[in-house]
Amino acid sequence: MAIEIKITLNEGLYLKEPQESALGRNIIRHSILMIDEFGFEAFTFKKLARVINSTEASIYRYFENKHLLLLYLVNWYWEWVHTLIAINTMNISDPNKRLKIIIRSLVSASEDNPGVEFVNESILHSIVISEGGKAYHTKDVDDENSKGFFMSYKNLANTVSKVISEINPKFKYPYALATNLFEMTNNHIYFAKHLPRLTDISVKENDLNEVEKMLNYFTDKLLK
Amino acid sequence: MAIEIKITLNEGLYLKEPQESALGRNIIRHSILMIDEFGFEAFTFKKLARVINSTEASIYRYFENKHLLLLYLVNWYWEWVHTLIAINTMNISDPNKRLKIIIRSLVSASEDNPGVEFVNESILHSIVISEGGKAYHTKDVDDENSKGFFMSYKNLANTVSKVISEINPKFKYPYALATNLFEMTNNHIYFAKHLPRLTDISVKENDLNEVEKMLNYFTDKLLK
DNA sequence: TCGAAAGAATAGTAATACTATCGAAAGATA
DNA sequence: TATCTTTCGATAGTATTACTATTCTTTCGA
Repeated sequence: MAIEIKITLNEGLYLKEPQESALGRNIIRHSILMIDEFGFEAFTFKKLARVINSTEASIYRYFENKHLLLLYLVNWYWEWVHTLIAINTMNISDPNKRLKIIIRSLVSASEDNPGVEFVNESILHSIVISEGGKAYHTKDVDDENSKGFFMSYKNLANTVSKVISEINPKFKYPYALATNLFEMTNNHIYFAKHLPRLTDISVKENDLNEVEKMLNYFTDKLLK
Repeated sequence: MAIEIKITLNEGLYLKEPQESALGRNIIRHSILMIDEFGFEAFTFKKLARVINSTEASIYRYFENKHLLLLYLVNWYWEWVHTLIAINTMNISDPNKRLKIIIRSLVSASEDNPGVEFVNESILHSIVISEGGKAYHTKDVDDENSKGFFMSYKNLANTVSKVISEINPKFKYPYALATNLFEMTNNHIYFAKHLPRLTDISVKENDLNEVEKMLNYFTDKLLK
């Protein structure tokens, strides 16, 4: 039984649905690879066009600018994690177990999970770790927020906060704990790799076990 | 008794010490105001030059590029917070009390505290909240880290982690908790303002009391 | 087979992120 | 007082970025 994943994103993020054409899928596939390789600031539509044997103008038919493309990718990521969490917690009634599965999904969603052919989820996670914050740290946050460009992230926060409240209905900060789990996951993977003195954990050869343990330790203590 | 604060920063961050000339201080003063007003991406040396009645080339004599200027400002901020914490916890032996003072300093360092004439610490905090992450989310992290460009932040993390370990020597994640306090502070101030569904607290008229309460609640639970 | 849409090719523009050179002025030194 | 040096303003120039616009060919669906 193969599970088909179809990701649906806010229509304002793109000018033309990239999933529905070979060029569009190529834009997604290679923008992920290139942003990961060169970083978001060095990434340009012109360079991407060269790599996929197309033109700058053609890419502009799909995305208004590179910021919206990043937003598209980041939303994709959170939407995908949300879908996986939904699948993996489907038949589990114990909220404690569900939160553990959520944490595992946040840390290593890309391992052994069904994905989409033209998206390398593991590299996409790298991008979200390194560049994700730039998606919402912009002068246009309020405007973009009103258009629903952060919905995927907010929906996931909502889902996770409900599980938290189920575990401990008296806990006063379910949303803060949820978003903190997201931010902490990605921050500490980044710290372990680049700024190890900012964390206590280490990540050897992409073994994210220590991150997962730390997040479980934090939530257990907080929700007791 | 007036307290004189002198901030010393890594020399690699600038080409010429900006604190020592009127032009240099003008660059600092107005870059803070302009980055806050227009955001980091829209901020350019050309625009800054126009505002301070100088030239692009003159600004380039002080800073290699705008990224290093941001790094300078962010380091300044953490160095300044560190100094305040050192002053305010000086005669306090109880580590629990010291951590509370640290949290208060993180949340509202700029209130009622001595500062530097040409730096608006409150606006500088705004910049660190909105743009701070961009300082270390760059393709050159490793290189910049090796030059000590993140020292101010790491030193503060070190100081705070020691207080945490003093409170509970068995707590396994003192560094992670320290950095988490920093990140959480700034994230949730930002969320409350721009993405309220990502947090449980609210910030009315710059009253950051709820942020402080939340951070105290989290640390208390974690260190018990 | 006709029409519409997709996209390749090309051109062009304003702004950005610099680099380089020159000369005036101001401050320190002898 | 002469001079030496550092500072900085003025000006110019370049490669790249972030777009926009137009035209022409191909393809695909009705």
